[in-house]
Amino acid sequence: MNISEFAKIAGVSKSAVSRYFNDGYLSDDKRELIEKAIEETGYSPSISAHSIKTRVTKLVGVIIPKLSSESISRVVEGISEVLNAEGYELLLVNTSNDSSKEISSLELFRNNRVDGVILLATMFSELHMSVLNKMRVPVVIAGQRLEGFNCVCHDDEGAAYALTKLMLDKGCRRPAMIGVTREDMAAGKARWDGFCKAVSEAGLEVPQRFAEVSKFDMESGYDRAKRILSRAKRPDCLFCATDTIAIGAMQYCREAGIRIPEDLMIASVGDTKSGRVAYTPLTTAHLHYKTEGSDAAEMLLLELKKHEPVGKSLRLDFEIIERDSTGKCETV
Amino acid sequence: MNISEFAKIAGVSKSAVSRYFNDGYLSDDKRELIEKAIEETGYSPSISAHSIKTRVTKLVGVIIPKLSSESISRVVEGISEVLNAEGYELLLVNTSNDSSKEISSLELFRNNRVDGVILLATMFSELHMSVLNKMRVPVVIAGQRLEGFNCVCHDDEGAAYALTKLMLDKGCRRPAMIGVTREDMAAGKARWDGFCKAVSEAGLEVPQRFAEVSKFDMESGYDRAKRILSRAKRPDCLFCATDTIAIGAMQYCREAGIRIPEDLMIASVGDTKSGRVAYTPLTTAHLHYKTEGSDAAEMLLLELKKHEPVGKSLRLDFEIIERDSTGKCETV
DNA sequence: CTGAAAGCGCTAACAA
DNA sequence: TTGTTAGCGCTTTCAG
Repeated sequence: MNISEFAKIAGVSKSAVSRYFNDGYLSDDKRELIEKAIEETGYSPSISAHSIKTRVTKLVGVIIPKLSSESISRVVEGISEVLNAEGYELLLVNTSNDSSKEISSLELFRNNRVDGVILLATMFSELHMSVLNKMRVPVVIAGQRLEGFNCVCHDDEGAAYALTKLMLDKGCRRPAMIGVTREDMAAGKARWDGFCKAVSEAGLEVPQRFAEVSKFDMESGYDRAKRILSRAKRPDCLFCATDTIAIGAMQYCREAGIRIPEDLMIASVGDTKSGRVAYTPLTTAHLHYKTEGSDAAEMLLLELKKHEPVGKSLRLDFEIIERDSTGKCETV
Repeated sequence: MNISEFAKIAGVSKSAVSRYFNDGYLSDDKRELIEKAIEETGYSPSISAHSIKTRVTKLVGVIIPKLSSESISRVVEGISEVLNAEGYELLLVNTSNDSSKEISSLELFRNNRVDGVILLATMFSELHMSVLNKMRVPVVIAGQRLEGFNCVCHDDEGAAYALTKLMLDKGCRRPAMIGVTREDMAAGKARWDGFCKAVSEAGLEVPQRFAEVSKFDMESGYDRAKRILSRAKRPDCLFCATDTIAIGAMQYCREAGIRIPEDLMIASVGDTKSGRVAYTPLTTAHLHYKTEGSDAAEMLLLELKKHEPVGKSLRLDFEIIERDSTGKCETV
């Protein structure tokens, strides 16, 4: 059923119907007539036809690297809550960590598919920059900082610093770290930087073999922990870039008979459910993922409404949560 | 830029451009001309305008009860993989367990917003049925069985039965269960049924106080476990409807000094990450969530292509995974 | 194989 | 306030 047909049924003109669904420049009688006809027919206007005229789709593209991640789910949850409240729907693209799909989605979104984009990126290449600069719809970047773009991110360096310092303050003297690739500026570089800062402030150094680069999964965490911990001279504390990596490392420790926190303290960033219920509950930095999502959405909304670039960068706080993996009381 | 403008730049007619992006009834020279012009201008046709004529949106609505759930993420991942490969995008709606939002999303999708819908439902009301019957686009229901609709679900009863039987076969004689509301036919009713079947086959009975209904979160699992376990006469095994509930229950046991599996065996359904790395690794039934998603997507694709209702119901298998929470060897 | 022209369902001047 | 009308960007006959 289209608007003409429906207008006929309702006994009003097309324009009246259009006005009913839009500005509402309408007398009460017509309004009633239309409402009654909607009840009967279940008519609802075609969004495509609407978009073609008004150029708004009421769709926001959300690009994520993967779905089955506690943190990412929370971010999307935050986005969805804010955007839905304003009548926007989410066009969700899961790139499965495939950078080229990230690019192609951005290109797809560039023109007319969506009103705006929220990009949960991991790494930025030249290509990213070039595509991002060509976008004709507003974009907000979440989880990473990128000069010149709207973004909301976490204090990754601060969290890593605080966690490392916490262990050093408890008397640890042989710190080790399992991080992720520095190409990821947030979970990678910033967390390495925070760790290094705490270590050098304590007047310590980290031997090459105490610094491993891992992937984002448990298995990789297990493997890197094995490399670091199976040698003669072991570290006395281990900072991991993510909870998942730390859980993998703890699995190794359990098998190898390394006691946590007695033989080795462990801390990491993320505050995931697994970390809370793990064999040894994990000391971690809680990042406000849901807030990341809702803030990003609000930023986008601002651009969408005011039509003036916001161009600001938001940095979210973190909270250190001490659990058994770093010892409950001051040791040594 | 629109098609006319672009056609002029390319030096061909509108129709040629249209054909290029569609059937491709086109000579090679024109094709080349158009390709070159695309390179230069980055032109891509408006999807809205396309939809208005062809009535296809290349969008599939995916309705989920919540996002931050390991199982649901995996389902959506499966959906996304299959659908993206066929050029469809996901319009994701998170209802936050709000049944009315489920209904309103279905209504939104009913007419023209999407080409098809995948519904990850939890409970079905009269209203659901009425809206579902009015849908004009194909619908697939995932995770639940609903007579007369395409669905793909799990063998919830079988999994619950197998898990319970496993514990009883190991000598347990006082079984207890923490389930969820029976209004949820899959995670609720079916799992209760499976549990009861195993229990009665063993010639046992379950006292009222050994059967608790919980919500879907850890806290609730903790609380229900406390109710069951803090009395004098305790059960010797506990079946939980979900891993999350079981984890909550294990937390209580840990605090209360109840040893698992020595004092109490625990098993549950889901095979989540937390269960694998928990204080006591959890015996569980692995459900093929990702397959659920991809199968649902393939079912939808079939309807979308053939335009003939599939109307079948798929039931997925499960796998029992024995871990420490039920003892590694045969006890008693 | 090609282009002109008539719509798809809707919105927004415009004149009433 | 209202209805008429000319498009929005695209597809798809139809006649060449």
